[in-house]
Order: sequence, then structure tokens, then C-alpha cells
Amino acid sequence: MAVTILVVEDEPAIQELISLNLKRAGHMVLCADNAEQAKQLINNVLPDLVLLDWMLPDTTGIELARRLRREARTKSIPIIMLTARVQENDKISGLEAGADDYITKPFSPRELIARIKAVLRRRLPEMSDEIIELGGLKLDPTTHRVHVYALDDPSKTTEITLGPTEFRLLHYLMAYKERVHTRAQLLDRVWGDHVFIEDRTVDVHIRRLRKILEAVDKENLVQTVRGTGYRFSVEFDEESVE
Amino acid sequence: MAVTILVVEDEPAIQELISLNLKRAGHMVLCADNAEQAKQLINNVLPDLVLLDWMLPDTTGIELARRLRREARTKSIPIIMLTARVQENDKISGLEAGADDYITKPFSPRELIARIKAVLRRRLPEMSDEIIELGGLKLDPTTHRVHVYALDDPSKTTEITLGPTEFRLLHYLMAYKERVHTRAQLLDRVWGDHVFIEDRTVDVHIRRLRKILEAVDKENLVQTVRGTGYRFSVEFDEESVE
DNA sequence: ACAAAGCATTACATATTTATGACAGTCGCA
DNA sequence: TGCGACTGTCATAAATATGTAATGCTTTGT
Repeated sequence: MAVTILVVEDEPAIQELISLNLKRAGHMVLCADNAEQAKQLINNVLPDLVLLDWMLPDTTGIELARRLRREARTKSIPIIMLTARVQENDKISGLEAGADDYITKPFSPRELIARIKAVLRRRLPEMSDEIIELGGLKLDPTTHRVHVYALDDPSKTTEITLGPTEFRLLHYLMAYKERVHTRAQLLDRVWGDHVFIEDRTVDVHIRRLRKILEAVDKENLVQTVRGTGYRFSVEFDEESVE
Repeated sequence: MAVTILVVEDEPAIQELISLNLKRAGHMVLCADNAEQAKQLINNVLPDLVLLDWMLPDTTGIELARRLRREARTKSIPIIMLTARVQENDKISGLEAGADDYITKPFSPRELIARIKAVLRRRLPEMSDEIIELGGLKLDPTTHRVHVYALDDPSKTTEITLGPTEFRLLHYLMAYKERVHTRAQLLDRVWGDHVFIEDRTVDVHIRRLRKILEAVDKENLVQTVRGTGYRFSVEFDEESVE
């Protein structure tokens, strides 16, 4: 998946090293030398993950981490701390400040990539490339395919074709199944940050998604929660109260 | 395929033995007596695989492995460790340092070749010179030939001619079939690292490839995934939903 | 039952993404 | 040097996706 990673690191050599490795692993990389620059970058593009050096020239990394955690827009971005020292303290204060993981220099690229994957899996399931299988739908991010089958007869499957937005929407809803999402949340996380799109547009895409699902007898998976938003659910609640 | 292998081994006899066998198996061989020499060689020519002795005079093999893994340019090169001892420890620390496999001396040439093949297959499928046969296409990297036949009648085959780029592109797509590749990924892995070429150029080469495939009734193999990239697939998804 | 609010559905103009054909520069080789 | 094969880029056409607004339906509260 196209994951955007912000690297905040003042040492150019390390910054370059990390950047190269992340790019090779297929990520989009943004680099900042200090906290100030990082903030500006984040203002423009919301990264999916932040790699943050503990020791920064102006503000300490922890301070930046705190700030990121405080603001709504950046609250849910996973943070991995980079630390040169092996002090146990750093680990603790870093994790307290809201870091999701930490990694001590020197580290192998392999380890870095592995940590990133782990954090993404934990914090942003829709970013990890794992196959999601729910309620007779099987969505595979790597092949970009969605297969459908009847729950009582999984033997024969059909493939359905979704537009890019519908695909991302379904992926997101499935990754966070059973949870209700407001339109604003969906716009933020499926469309992306900073989009200035009508809330109602979400309805239309939900509609398009549903239309395709209806054609393969999966009408109840995408549900409306009146007054709130939408939800992907495999639990029946149609004729609950009659 | 022309696989370049770097052998890092201080004992001349063993170095010679390995070198001979690899050459016989059709590989390009580079030899280094120590880590320092190895680094210089790598500076000039990027090998496709490294055979690395555990015990080296100056730096230990593991140290070199770590360094190779650390640097972007060498990060993805598969490493096979050679070790004289049978200690279980060696295996573990070698693999930790990023070796892909290890082999204990003494070993038979046959085993060595087999391991190399296995590692290449695992790490860089498009490097292993195995014949790939998919959806009525048979691509042979060693002879650089592509044969086509109808799936319902494999008896008579036609040969098609591809330009160098189209060949590599097809090879790559077939080696990683069913997976969607963004244009950026294709540029990185088919054209090579760091090329500065327009994304759209990929489209043109896909077009050229398709044109040739169309001429032999293989139009659906190279598929477009709108908003993402391209994929080689043998699965039907044309008239999936009616 | 009625009005208001929230959601579904459809149609459509526009924007975005791909496909395609043409062209010019490069490189190897005769 | 000249020819031919190969590449990368562009312009344009074609395909398809997207956001919005208008309209009709449901639910909710009174």
C-alpha cells in the first residue's frame, strides 16, 4: 500500500539512509530536519506514520510527539521513536509521550521495515496489505481484488469490480468492521486529509458500493446508522425489532 | 539469467573450488579474500548474490553482512553464509544479521548450487533463470525466448519476439503474477533503481507488450487496475458480474 | 398526522486516468 | 556513415470515475 512516512531526523546521513530504505520498500517519504519543519510538512500532507528522532536541535522529539498526540488531526498517526541511546528512560518517556514503538540506533533496515509493518498492522489495519475476509467477502490489497461467495457455500466465488474510491472505502470499512464511521471520518481516512468535499458525497459512494454488493446478494453488509454514519457489519440486525 | 555472485572467502582453495563450480553453473563470479576487498568490489559492480564466509581475517563475515544490509544500495542483495562450524549459534546470528540462508562446510557443489537457486527463487524470482509458464505463455530467461500456445491445445506453439524492455517487463510481471504494481514500482524494479523516467512511459511499454500479446490472442493477461497500476493475471474477471 | 431532518437515488457535467499513435533521439552494428 | 531497432516523451482520444445538486423516501418528534 502507498504509505506516506515522515522522517524527522537532523543527521543528514541517517535521514538519507532511512529515506532510501523506505523508498525501496515502496513507501512515500517526507523528510524534516527539525520539529518546526516537520510541523509545516504535516500541515500540507498528513503522513500515515512518523519516524521521530529523540534528539532534535530545536524542540525535543518527545515534545513534538506530544503535540502530534494533542491535535485532533494528527492524533491517530502512529509514531516510532528513533533513539541513539539505550537508556531505559528514553523508552519509557517516549512511550509515555505517545510513541507506538521505538527503535535504537544503530538498526538494520530490515528491522526498521519490520517495525513499521507491525505498527501499521496494529494502528492502521487498512494500510497493511493483509487479506481481509468477512461475511463472504474476500478483499486482497496486493492483487487489488474482491471475491464474493455465499456463506453457506464458499466453494464458488465471483469477482466484483470496484472503482478506486469504492475499493478504498470498502477496504477501510472492512478493516474497521462493526465500527460506525461518521462521514467526516470517512472523508478524512478514505479520501485523505484536507479534502474539501461535501459530506453528502459519502452517501453517493456508499450507494455505489452497495449497488455492486447488492448484485451479488450482499446487501446487509454496509449498514446505515442513522444520525451517525455507516458501518460494515456481518452481524444481522435487520429484523431485530419488529 | 546472468547472475553475478560475489564470493567472500579467505581460503584460496575453497575460493577456487566454489568459483569453478559457480562458473560451471553459468554464473558470473567475483572473488574477494576479505571484507575490505569485498566492499571495493561491490562499489564497482553490484552483485546479485553474496556468498560470505563466516570467518574472515579482518572483519567477521557477520559484520560485513550487517553493513550490506544497512546500506540502501546493497540492502536487497541475498546473502548466503558459509560456515565451517556446525554450531547452532552460527546459524542464528548469521540469519539475524540478514543472511538469507547458510551452508556448512564441507558442502557439495550440488548443494551449493541448489541453495543459490532456492534463495534466488525466494528473494528475486525474476533473477532466477527458471522458466515461467503461465496462461499459455512460456518465458525462458536463459534462452531469452517467449513461446505462446493456446491453453486448450498446448501442442503447437508460436514464438514471439520482444524488445529488451518488454521482455524484462513481462518477465517481472510474470514472476510476480496477480500482484498489482504501481508505475513507480515497475520503474524501480524493471528499469532499475533511481531512473528518472516519466511514470507515463510505463504505459507505453505496457502498450507495446500488449500489442504483441494481442497478436497471439493473449489480450487479457496484462490487466490495468485503474488508479493503481498493472498486473499480470491468469484469472478471468471480464464478465464476472452481470 | 405533519413537518423537519436525515438518508437514498438518480442524473449529469466535469475531472481524472489510460490508451494510442506519432515523433525524435540513441545505440549498436554492418 | 547509414540503417534499423529501441526508447522515452508528448499530444490527443477514449474510457471511467467523481462530486454535486435535485428529488423522492423514511424516520423522528410533536
